Amino acid sequence: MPHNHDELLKHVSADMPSDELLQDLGDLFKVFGDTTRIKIMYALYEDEMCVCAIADLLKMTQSAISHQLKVLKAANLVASRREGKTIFYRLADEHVKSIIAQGYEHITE
Amino acid sequence: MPHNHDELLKHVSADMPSDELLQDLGDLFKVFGDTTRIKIMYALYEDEMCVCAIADLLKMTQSAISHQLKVLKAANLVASRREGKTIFYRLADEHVKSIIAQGYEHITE
DNA sequence: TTATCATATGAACGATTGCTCATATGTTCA
DNA sequence: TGAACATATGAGCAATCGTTCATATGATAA
Repeated sequence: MPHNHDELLKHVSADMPSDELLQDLGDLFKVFGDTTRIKIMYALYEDEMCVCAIADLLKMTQSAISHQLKVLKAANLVASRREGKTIFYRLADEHVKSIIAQGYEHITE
Repeated sequence: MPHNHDELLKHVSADMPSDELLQDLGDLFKVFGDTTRIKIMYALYEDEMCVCAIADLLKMTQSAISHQLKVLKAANLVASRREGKTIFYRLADEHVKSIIAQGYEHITE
């Protein structure tokens, strides 16, 4: 017969966050899980930038950048302000930097 | 004529990590970007567990869990040890906890 | 050895993702 | 108002991803 771990499961599942929260957590990290978006966040590390500057920097189309900025904004990772025709994006949150920093540490060890 | 941001780009690109590192960083977060894998890592938060216990806990097939553990192991996020027929997995690294904790903070604010 | 348990793995399939292309929206200036 | 610039968006497509199913590997005990 297969081995039993009811005791363990009872204990572990008590400490497990709700499915909804775990889903949100996965969705958040999914946003970090793309090189283009990582690059955008790094570009905004020090200062705000407009969309076309980011596109120039990453040598990608304005459309591609704009789509990704929308994803980042929906996850509350970037915020924006308008100045005339131009829209400037910036990091929304100190968490962005600390999440990236933790990931950086993990891979550079 | 389109506006110019050569100065900014020169400055920002100097501070940008290499493409290879940014790729690795994206790949790492991609691993965190799935609910099943997040659940597995949470399950291992306090103690090691065998594959079938994780499958029981998440009400998923042994195969699905095994595939995901392979992904986690390839990213050096979990480690394993064998004890007879059973293989126990554990978190490989304190970074796992801190990355998840940062993400948790971001969404619960 | 043979039977059983525990885990791993390869192929296949549906779902999701990121880009491109064309076009729309919004702002400024002449 | 019309032209040019800056950005946003919807549809479509190729590529990637996570699961299932069938089966393989590995370990233990009779």
